[in-house]
Amino acid sequence: MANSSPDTIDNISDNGRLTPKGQRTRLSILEAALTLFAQKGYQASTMREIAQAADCSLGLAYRYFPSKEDLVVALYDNTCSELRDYVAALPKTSMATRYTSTIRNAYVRLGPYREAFAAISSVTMDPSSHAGVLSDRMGYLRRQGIDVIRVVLAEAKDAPSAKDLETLTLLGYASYLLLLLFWVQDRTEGQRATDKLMKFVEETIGRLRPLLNVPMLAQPLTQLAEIIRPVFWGRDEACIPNPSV
Amino acid sequence: MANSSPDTIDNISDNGRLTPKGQRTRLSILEAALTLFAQKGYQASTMREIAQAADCSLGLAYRYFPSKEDLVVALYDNTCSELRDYVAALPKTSMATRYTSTIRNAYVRLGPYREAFAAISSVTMDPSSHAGVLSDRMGYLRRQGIDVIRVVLAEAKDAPSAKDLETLTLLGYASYLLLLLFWVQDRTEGQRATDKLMKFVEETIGRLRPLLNVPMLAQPLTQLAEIIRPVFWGRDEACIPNPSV
DNA sequence: CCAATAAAATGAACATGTTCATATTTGAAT
DNA sequence: ATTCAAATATGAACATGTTCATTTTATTGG
Repeated sequence: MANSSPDTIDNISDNGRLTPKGQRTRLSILEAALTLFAQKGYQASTMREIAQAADCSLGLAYRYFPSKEDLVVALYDNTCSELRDYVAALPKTSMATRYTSTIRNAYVRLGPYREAFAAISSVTMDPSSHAGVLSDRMGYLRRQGIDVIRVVLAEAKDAPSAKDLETLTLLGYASYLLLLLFWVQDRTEGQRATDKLMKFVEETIGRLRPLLNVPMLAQPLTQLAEIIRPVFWGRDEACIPNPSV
Repeated sequence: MANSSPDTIDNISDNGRLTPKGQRTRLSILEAALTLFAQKGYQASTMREIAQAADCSLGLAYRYFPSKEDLVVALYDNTCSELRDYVAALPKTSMATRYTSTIRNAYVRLGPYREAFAAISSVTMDPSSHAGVLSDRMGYLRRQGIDVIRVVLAEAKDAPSAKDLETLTLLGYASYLLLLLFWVQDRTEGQRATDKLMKFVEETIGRLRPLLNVPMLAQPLTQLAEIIRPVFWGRDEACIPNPSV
């Protein structure tokens, strides 16, 4: 009874106390789930099917993924990590180009799971779900995503001042979420509307960049960022990871 | 067995073949549900509880509301109708004031059911769900919402030209959805962030309105509207109710 | 090698959204 | 009033996410 180790696995930190065998099993369940999600959508895929496809029992699936939603969280998590690597190798061109390239890359990676992702974008948008993008539990994912955007902007050849950087990073992250939402909703052939939108965004950022020095434009941006910031960060979390900047 | 009438009620059109008694029952179920949602949230309220509170059987609840989600769709529907009335009586002030007043009014109406609304905002964002805002089945709700926004803008004392009106209507409706999304996600005390955002929006619209005549601002807006329009309308639906324009 | 302890794995049981065959009530026509 | 069809109402049964007591397998200390 007196057990020092938890009886449920915290899937947030994969590193945890997972035997190699355990990790293998966990992965096979995740892969089975993503395949099924891509094939028949999130709702239509039952946990029993997933377990069967992963060749394990129903209960075991729940050992590694405390809920169905957590499978989605894992997909999110993977994509985030991959994006970080992509961004690290990104040429130091303009903010506009770096930003849109990064998002386009996310589209490509998530492409095969677009339908699955669409099916779960619902979960992602549910604030009462512990898997919602803005939920406390997903703080680490937000932080990761925001960090990616910050690097995208900070390493550009036309990077803004340190002060503007934090403003643009938050707005850039919010826009990133919205662009994902748009992509998911875009039922035009080959998501052509999203393509056009990305071109528009790239052009617009390029045009607006020089105007950042005009206070009449820069100030409202800062203001907007400060308004939406508390919604992205719980009150206990630091707004800026590096207070030194 | 050979039954010419459908065996499920299309809750979309309340008017339908519903006896006065049926309408009363439907209403009592809806009221019980909304009360429970407001009291203990959407998830925590079971259909059995709702039926019990409405003093009817479980099966009957499903006769009038094919799914739990449809209870919230009904809430959304009601709010839309009420908004239309509200807008009809709105003083002919500026676009900025009329627009933000309308949305603030929606917040007030939905306030008691914020959590319930949050719980289905997910569904609302799910393109694979037949209850998604952008799904074909909800076309009538989109049209209704867009019509409301059009009236808000068209009846303002600083109403734009007919051509700009369609652009601004679509952008205004899209923004309306986003502002609802923000409100739902806003966990600050009393949704203070949303309050601030609305002030910001009102001010910004007011500032930008005179610049509508500057092509360099107006043209990108039109461009943006045309990019997102196909995502809001299925290919079979008319983009503009009045093709004469 | 053997116990003992922890990890991995199982499947039955439960809660709740949903469906359906059936029963009851209502209303109108004869 | 009787009858019949349609509307209204019922609750048992089903599907699926989730939990849990239990069993099996792996690992470690002696």
